[in-house]
Amino acid sequence: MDKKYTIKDIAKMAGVSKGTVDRVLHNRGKVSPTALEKINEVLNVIDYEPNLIARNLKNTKIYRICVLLPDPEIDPYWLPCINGIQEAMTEFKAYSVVIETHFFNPESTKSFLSTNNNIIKQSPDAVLIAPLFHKETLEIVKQYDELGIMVNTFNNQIEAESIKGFVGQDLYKSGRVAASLMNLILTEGQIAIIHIDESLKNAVHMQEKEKGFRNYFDEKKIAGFSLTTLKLKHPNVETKFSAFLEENPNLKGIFITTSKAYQIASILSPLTNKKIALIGYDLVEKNVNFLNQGLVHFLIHQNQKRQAYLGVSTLAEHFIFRKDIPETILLPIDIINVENASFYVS
Amino acid sequence: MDKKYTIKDIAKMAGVSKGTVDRVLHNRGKVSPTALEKINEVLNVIDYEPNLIARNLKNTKIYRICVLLPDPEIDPYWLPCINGIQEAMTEFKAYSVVIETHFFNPESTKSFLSTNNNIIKQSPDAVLIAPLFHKETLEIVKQYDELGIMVNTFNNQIEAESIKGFVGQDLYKSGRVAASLMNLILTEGQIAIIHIDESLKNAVHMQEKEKGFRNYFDEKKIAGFSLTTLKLKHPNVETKFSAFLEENPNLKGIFITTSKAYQIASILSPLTNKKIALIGYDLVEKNVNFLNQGLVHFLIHQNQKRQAYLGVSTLAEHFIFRKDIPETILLPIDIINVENASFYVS
DNA sequence: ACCAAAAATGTGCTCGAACACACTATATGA
DNA sequence: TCATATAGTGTGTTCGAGCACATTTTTGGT
Repeated sequence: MDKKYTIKDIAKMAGVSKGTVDRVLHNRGKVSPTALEKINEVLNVIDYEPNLIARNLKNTKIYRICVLLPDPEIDPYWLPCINGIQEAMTEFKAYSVVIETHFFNPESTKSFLSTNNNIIKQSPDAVLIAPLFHKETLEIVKQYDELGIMVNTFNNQIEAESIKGFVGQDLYKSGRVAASLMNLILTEGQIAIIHIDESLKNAVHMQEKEKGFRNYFDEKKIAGFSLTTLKLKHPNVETKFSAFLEENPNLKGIFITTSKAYQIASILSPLTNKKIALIGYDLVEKNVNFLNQGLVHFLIHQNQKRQAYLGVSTLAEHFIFRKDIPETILLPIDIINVENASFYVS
Repeated sequence: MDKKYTIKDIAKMAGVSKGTVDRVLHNRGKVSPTALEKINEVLNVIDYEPNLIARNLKNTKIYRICVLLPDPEIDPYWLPCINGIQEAMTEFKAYSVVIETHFFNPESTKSFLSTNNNIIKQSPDAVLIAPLFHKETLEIVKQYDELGIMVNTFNNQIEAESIKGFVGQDLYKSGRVAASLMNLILTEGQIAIIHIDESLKNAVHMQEKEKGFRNYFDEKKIAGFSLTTLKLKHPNVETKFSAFLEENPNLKGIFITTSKAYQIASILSPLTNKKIALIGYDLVEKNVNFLNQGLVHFLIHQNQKRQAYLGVSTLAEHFIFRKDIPETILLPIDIINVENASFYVS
């Protein structure tokens, strides 16, 4: 009995017109108690689900969703997001949803703010932002809120009242996953946690990963490990890291909290006498190359493509199908080694 | 310029009526060369995409998709499939697509065939089958072909002309993934490859995994490993495995090619003096329990939920949106340990 | 009891594709 | 030359929700 009931069916059953049924369904008022009761009686018996196709056919409003994304030309980490957004675009192009991507320079808060101003000029119905800069994000989120523009975030979690949803990963747990893998490769020795980031913009991001990583070893109470944290900034990565290597000749493992593992791997590459376990993040091309060469042992996949896809698709489905936007979507922490990498590169 | 053109727009531009445009778009004939040319001229200039919503609104045909699934009560391996199918059902209920699931006893070819007959009686437009039995599958696929019913498969790959699509995993590669993980836990020693399966129904399935597993060690040319294959059948699993353990006191690792790793784990559980690396398949509850206890080291996720979801959704989208059904969809081989398991259990 | 205002209800059109059907031209044969 | 095919066109209806607007009924005040 999964017959599809229409408003007309309900009207006939309740002995009223479809207009009245419509008013009841949408609480538009102007309905007598008698009619209300009759219609409710019918609604209680049958299981009415409005036909979403018909609803959207009439809808002439075009929903505009803007995505605020760091320029993938500057940081290729964001490249897969383009594919995810593209996928959402083709999926929703049948409906009246327009998705626009705006790039900003991930090293410049100014660029972040000015690109946001451009977006506001487009007066979108919703935005999906990669909130790299904490303070600035709070500012613009406030602005969007005042303009009644819905805000969804991904990649970074930022606490703000008016942010409707977040798509990302549990970074603390992903640090633990990295640690568990490291603990599998090594049974003891010195491990370095390296943060490589040109501008230290997403410091919280990396700290969460470090916390999780350290917590794993603390919890296990394994004696033989010692953990050291190292922060490297462009353009001193190579010199500082080489110095660190000399000072710590017994280094056994490295955990890189950003997608820049390839920078470390390329320095270690010529040092064939050293055997250092390397665990990093993200399937950017250079990382995968070193994974295939055996220099990088594991990569943790942050699934940016799907993050971006879900970020916009939840918004689109909110407008089209009136679905709720999930407050938090935590994607799985995919463990990648040389054997299964090919299935994840998009 | 992403203006949405309608048939009416085209008609106006070509100076004909929408009926004529419609005949051109659908090659229904009865169009003069003059009109054809005028319309084609317009079609070449603009980028017409029919509005899928409007198209589906009119479509009164109800598409029926039947899923042939092993009874999850008999083998809980299939339980997540129900969720995947459910997900597809809610996604497509707005459109006129009906999805029905039919269970068969995975230990009985008779049940497989008779359930198929029940499905044929429903005269569906397409079926998604888990083709556990090779010979029988070929038979019924032929039957479906003659009846013009589209066939999609998942879980097992079976070669047949008239099978439209397959969703699954590269089992050979998944064996390699398991081996790479085993090679990380162990540096040498004896490893057992165990096939546990009540009826040996999906022998090919397990052999592919074994091949990949062995190939990894062969390729690496690591001297210190010796691999043994063991086939266990209900109800002799415990006795035969215990005997095997006694005969092979130096066993260091076990790779279980089915979702029954928990059976081995529960036997090893009381033997606290033994330290054996365990790698198995699938996040069934009992496996995850042993993963959390530390007795199972890795599980490989076969993602049945998504397999089933994609199996039906590609069919549904074929009918609704006229999308092509991908010949093969290979899902990623997810590596699961105790740290990231919680993100995968559905 | 009557009228105006307000409340309640019903009707009809729209969205775009698809297709049935009605209609107009042109051609063919008697 | 007229009737009748037939090729070529255009018109109109349908799908279901949503909403504007027309219409009917009720209410309240004189």
